[in-house]
Amino acid sequence: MPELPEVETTIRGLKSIVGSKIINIKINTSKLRYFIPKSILLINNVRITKIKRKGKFIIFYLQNKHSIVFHLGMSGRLRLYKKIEFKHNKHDHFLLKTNNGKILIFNDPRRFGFIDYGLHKIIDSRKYLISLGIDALSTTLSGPYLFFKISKSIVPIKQILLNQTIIAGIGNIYASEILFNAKISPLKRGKDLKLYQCNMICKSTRKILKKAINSGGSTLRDFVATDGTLGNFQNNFKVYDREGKKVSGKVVKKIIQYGRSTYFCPFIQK
DNA sequence: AGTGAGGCCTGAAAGC
DNA sequence: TGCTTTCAGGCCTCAC
Repeated sequence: MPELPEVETTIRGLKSIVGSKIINIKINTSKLRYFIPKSILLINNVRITKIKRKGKFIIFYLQNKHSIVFHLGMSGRLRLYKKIEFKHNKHDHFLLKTNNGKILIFNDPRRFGFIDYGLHKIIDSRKYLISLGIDALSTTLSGPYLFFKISKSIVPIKQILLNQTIIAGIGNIYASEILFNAKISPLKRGKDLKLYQCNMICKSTRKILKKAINSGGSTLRDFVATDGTLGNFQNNFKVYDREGKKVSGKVVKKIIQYGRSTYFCPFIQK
């Protein structure tokens, strides 16, 4: 589910707890993708100073010099309830109460997501964060950067876009949509791309992701914002999940690359 | 070092 | 209808 636009939508929905204090934490399932550090239960009356996104990671910065990290995996979501409206659901693995009457829930049926906790400097040095490439929405993402990074790679560009150590935030859906927008074949190897094509990819990345954020993300199976509202961007997909349908009068094709589905239009994308 | 397959999980949808 | 199979938006580990 959650790629950059869905994570960004989630973050924006968490504004109301920035500045509030965490007064209680409960773990229902300690083993997600990894075990949740037990020390997180020691948090008591600690203020959340800011909430940020890095690639697909959500980071809570706390006043006690610690951070909480959420990764939503494939099926994870963060929901924010008013205390009086909260009722427990299946797969609610983690619960966080704030002093302004909110309850934050981490719900994840497949448990591919994870939650981490530790001192800022420990978290900042986690491999999953330090290995991240330039954020897909960063103004420093540029054609020359991408060109330099992939100029020797035999990996097809679709797979390169999924590599979080090169560009952080793109997932399987938006990779297809971005390449369609850039009119570049997902099969094209990194080393065969010209600089101008890398420029196009970066431009399309910004365009598609921003548009998706403005639509509240995409809801395929189960993405919802923190307040439960659905995303809309799936209605704007040009190729994703549209095998056999037409885009600009040409048929969309589905192929499997590295075990993941890729959608594209061979007539438009070269 | 770079590449590509396999595996972690559950649930919805498709197939029989 | 109900059981079985397939597939899913992520990413790490391991063999080559």
